[in-house]
Amino acid sequence: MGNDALSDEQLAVARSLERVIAWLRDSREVAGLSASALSALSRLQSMGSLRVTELADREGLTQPGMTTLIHRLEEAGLAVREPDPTDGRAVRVTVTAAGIARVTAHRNARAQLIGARLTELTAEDQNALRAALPALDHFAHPTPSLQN
Amino acid sequence: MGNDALSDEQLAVARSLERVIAWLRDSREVAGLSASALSALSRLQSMGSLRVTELADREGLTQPGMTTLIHRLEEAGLAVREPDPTDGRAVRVTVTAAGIARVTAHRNARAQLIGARLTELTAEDQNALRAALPALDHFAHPTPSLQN
DNA sequence: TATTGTTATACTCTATAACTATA
DNA sequence: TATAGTTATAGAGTATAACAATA
Repeated sequence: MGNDALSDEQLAVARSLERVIAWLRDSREVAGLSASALSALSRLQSMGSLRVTELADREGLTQPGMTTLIHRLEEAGLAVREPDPTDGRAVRVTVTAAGIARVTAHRNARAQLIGARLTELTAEDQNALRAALPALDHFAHPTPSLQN
Repeated sequence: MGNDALSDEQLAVARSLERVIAWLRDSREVAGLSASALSALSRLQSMGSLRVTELADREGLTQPGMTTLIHRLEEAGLAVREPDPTDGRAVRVTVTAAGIARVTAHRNARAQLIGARLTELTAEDQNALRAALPALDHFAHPTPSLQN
């Protein structure tokens, strides 16, 4: 609780990350996928089919919110809903081939954007960035034990 | 154009940044400021008062979109509108003391969040991250010549 | 009765189109 | 007529509350 003092380093890292985010925000719609659609499709791709509630929990959406998102994905042909054979109440959601293609396109578009910037960096800065990737990854994976 | 091949490094950097963004997204509402409100207020703070169109252009919003955003900021007491003395059609927007305080609170809240993660890093990773800040900053400032 | 999912409804954010007032 | 800004309206995205179907 009482940890109020902020070091210059903390502020510098915070500012840097904020700026990078603001920049990447402009490339959000590169492949016509909203942030939540991209995230949900990516998860379905890596984890296979999931039930609506499972997906909602992992994506940090409510059940109705996820129902709506899935509806949009279905309309766009990026995901499909199927009844769960083991539980008459449940619905399993699966990403389609078109969905996988879209996610891949989006990732590549962003990587292109980032790649273009990378080539502008000095070799020294490129090395520094590479060396910092584990540190950056730590921000996304709070505690090194739990993942999903 | 033909630059289609993506190196492993580009993909790794892209993935890392995506993950950090997803993580920071959860801290968006820390001080009750939307991303665009935070951005607009920050700009007003650093550049002084601006006209609606200037602010809209710089923030990448349409004029009506900016009018609406300013209206919300005004209702919250974070910004004020005043007629431009030199042009009867124009309106100048200025951030209030409360607005500056809110932006500061938001920044500090995020820095706290980031600071907490920083303390979990090894000294080695902390050094690596510090060394990579110039490289990260480059992503936000495309060409080292133009800024705003 | 508890769980799974949907529908109904509302709120935030932002866009396009149409309008008003000043230059 | 051109420019600055607003109002009117619509759509995306997501929430809470109320409901239906199955366990």
